[in-house]
Amino acid sequence: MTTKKMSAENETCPAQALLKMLSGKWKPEIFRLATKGPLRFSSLLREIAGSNKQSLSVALKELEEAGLLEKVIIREKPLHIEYNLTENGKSLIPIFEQLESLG
Amino acid sequence: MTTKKMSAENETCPAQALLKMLSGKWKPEIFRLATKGPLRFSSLLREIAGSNKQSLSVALKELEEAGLLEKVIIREKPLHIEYNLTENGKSLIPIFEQLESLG
DNA sequence: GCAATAAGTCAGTTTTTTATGACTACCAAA
DNA sequence: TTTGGTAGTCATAAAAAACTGACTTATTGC
Repeated sequence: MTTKKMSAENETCPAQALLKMLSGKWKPEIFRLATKGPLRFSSLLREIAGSNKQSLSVALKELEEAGLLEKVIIREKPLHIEYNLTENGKSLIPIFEQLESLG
Repeated sequence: MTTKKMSAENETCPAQALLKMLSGKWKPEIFRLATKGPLRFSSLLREIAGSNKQSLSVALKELEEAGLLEKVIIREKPLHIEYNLTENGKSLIPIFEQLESLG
């Protein structure tokens, strides 16, 4: 295979990283719901119309890797997992709300 | 062809439209430069490292269709075209700067 | 052990976005 | 009328993002 270079992440624009964290087909809606309270996978799947397991899984992972969400195992009645906003995630709420009000 | 439905634009999240307007590989950088002054196609191509005609063309068209940029024909020495921020575009500068400062 | 609930993963496919290189259209100057 | 600058388009290809349906893993209740 020819050694072709991959997307060299041209981060010349400071806003780009943040925009990338929140953009995509499902991440804005997931983030918005996360600001309301803890998220569960199965609930998201039910509540977000038109979504699907794979895409939500990928989106949640990206939000987690971006440091906006964290996974918590809840050892209760039916053992399950919660996704919560991290401190970093919470710090984005004000600007996210502005985006909402302008959109 | 089977009548398969296309992306039904699930705009349940108010921030989504705005995020989409500004996201992508080149749009953030183009918008940032536009806040500094009028843009010319050939200059963008030179100044944005790693870019290419087709992608810039698509990005400019999307920014234009989103109502953030407008095309102006300049009848001068070498006749050319300028892209300027619209009033709508200018109204996004504050939030864009916040995105930059947080990124 | 067997079924149910929760939270996914995996392989394969389709759709969207981005990239490449050749080509076009307009105007102006020589 | 040929050349040069500016601003693209077009067909095509490659890469990334999103979708589908089958399958997996872990725990609990019977």
